[in-house]
Amino acid sequence: MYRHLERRLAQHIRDFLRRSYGIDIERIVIEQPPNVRFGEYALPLAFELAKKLRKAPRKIAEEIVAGIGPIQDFEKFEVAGAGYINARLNRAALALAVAKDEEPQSEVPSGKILVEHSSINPNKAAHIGHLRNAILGDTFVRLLQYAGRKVDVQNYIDNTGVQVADVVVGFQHLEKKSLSEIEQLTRRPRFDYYCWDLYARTSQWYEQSPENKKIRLRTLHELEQGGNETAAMAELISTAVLRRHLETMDRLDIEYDFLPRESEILRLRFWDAAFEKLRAAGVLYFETEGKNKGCWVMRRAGTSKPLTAENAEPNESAEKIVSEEDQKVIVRSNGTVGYVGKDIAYHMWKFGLLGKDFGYRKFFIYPNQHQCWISAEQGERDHQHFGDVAEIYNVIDARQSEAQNTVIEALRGLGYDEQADHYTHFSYEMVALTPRCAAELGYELSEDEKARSYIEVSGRRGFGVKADDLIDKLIASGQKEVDSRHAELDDSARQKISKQIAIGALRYFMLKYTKQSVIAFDFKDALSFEGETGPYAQYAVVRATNIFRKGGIDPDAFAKELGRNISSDELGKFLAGKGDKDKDKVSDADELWELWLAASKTAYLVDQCIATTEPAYLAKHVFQLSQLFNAFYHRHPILAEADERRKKFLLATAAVVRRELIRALGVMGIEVPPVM
RNA sequence: GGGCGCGUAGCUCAAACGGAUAGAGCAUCAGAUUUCUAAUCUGAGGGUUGCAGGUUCGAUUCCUGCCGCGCCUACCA
Repeated sequence: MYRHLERRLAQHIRDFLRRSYGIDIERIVIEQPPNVRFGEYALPLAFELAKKLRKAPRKIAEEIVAGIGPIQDFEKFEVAGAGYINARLNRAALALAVAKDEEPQSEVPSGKILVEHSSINPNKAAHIGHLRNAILGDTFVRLLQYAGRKVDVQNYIDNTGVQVADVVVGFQHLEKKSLSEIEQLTRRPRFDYYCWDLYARTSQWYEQSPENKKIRLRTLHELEQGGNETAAMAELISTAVLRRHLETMDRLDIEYDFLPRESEILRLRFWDAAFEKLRAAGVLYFETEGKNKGCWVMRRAGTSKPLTAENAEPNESAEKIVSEEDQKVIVRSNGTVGYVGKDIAYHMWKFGLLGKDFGYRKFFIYPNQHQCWISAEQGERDHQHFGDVAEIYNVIDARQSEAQNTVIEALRGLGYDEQADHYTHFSYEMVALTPRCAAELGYELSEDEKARSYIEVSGRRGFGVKADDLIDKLIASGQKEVDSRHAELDDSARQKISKQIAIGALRYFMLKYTKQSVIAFDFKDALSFEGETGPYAQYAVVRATNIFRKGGIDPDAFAKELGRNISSDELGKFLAGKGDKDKDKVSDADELWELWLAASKTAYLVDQCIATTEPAYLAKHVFQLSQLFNAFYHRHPILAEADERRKKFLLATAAVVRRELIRALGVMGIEVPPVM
């Protein structure tokens, strides 16, 4: 509702300005006052107009307030400070709409969105960095779906790179395993853990002698060639590890629709199709001199444009102007294509611009019967089709932003500006370990590393916290709490609750930091169930649920019927501020109003998260709402309330907050246990 | 060297578009429960927002310079 009223206000102001001043302002800035005493919306409009109209801001604000006229569901407008215009809502009207759960639909663009996230190399266990990626990505998918968008979820699998070759080398040369022995090992419960250690050991082994490094190169060639035992091993290992990753993510309720693999991008020759177009468009050109001699190169993204309509010298060509270090090699002098090239082709496919498609094969069925597909050279006849989308979001950490920008530049170079504009690199910072955490895990640190505030994880060193280990720890620690509080419940019920709490804690933890902040991981913070955590919010809901359970009332139905139980006038009285006296003090009614107002903001927050690709706003909102509720809960013993009318009002307050908390937590992928 | 980002309380982080008194959690200290279970609540202390300028009615936010830190900058993927 809050969002809807804000739009109504903006539209009205726009019309008013045009009518009264002949001024057109496309974007009316509307802020939220720091305190409900100032009203629900604040407009710094007069400051902006002061220059144009050559009048004092305060004077303009007074004029606007005097002339603006009534707006439905708004009570009044006031001038505050040096020229703010504060808008006050009709509290009862908003409360009634919130209680009835009326949220006017906004227009939803019809195009399909592709969100790609996770993309874990299938050569070792997933770690906490991958958890951040998957949780951000999955939450963003839920945000889009909540807003009514159609979304395909993809997880890109790089199954042909050196990392996979490294594990194959480990099995062949360090472990001396045969194909069938490896096949046995893949059936073990945590095969990805086995690979984690082996990958780290193999990386060390390379350092021991140049001979070993030669083996690595030879293996990589065999892998690229295909049709041999090495390639078969790689296929076996990467597929087994991939299955493990899907299981790990499924523990967090994260699912995928399609798994495109690099092996198919290679074998179906996506690059060949892309190459022709890139060359024809002049995006790609052949370098004949210098260190990149013999390569097909592109101008590096972010470097100043050498040739544009304005500055182009007619007789000069692009390659003369781009300096060596501004070149990005796309095709090596030996004719093989690098990773960025494959990515360009892949993204042309995403937008339906390549003229080629994957084969599709069924791969994994989730316990809820959701089908996950995988790419194949020769797919099944009946299959779902992916790609051809209107917008894409790639959840990839900030370290890859240059590569991402290069892909976008390539699309622009091909003339696909529309698509380039709808290509979003959903960039986030990495998860690193605090030195204390690294020491706890038994890693040897240099003096240099000990002094830092965080240390980057490294799969190559086997340095990091594995995703499943963290989830296990969280569940165990949740279980301890649940066992001590709910001895009356049976084992399976307690286990289920422990799991919900663990996932709530983990997902909230990964979402509460803003994207650009490096998470310095520490078990103490991650395992906390108190303060600004997921369980704190879950607990607020459980408390609300308990009230209704004890009272024998269905909370959602109760909220919807509020209008029949309490008149609008009465509701207004319960929510009315004290007016002019006690201006400095927040009244009891104001505090209740704050709760209702916060509860009305779910759709508003979802929009904001999508527009800024920042799920942390929703996490903050959930925490704030929980905090307000817990204070409310403590202050008002609802079931003991003697005044029947007031009791109904307080019950409705709890019901509405509970409903919105469950909703917002759901968007974050967090379930709420029945008891805690 | 170049590109991107960061620097806010003891620690970990907030502060959308420049706005009203820079806020939370943790930790520390002091309190609260015969009640809808305290995974909770109330309160206290803790800040020259890295430094110096500039733009503005107004700067944690924008611009410039400096200091410190991280990431990227491969014919690896």
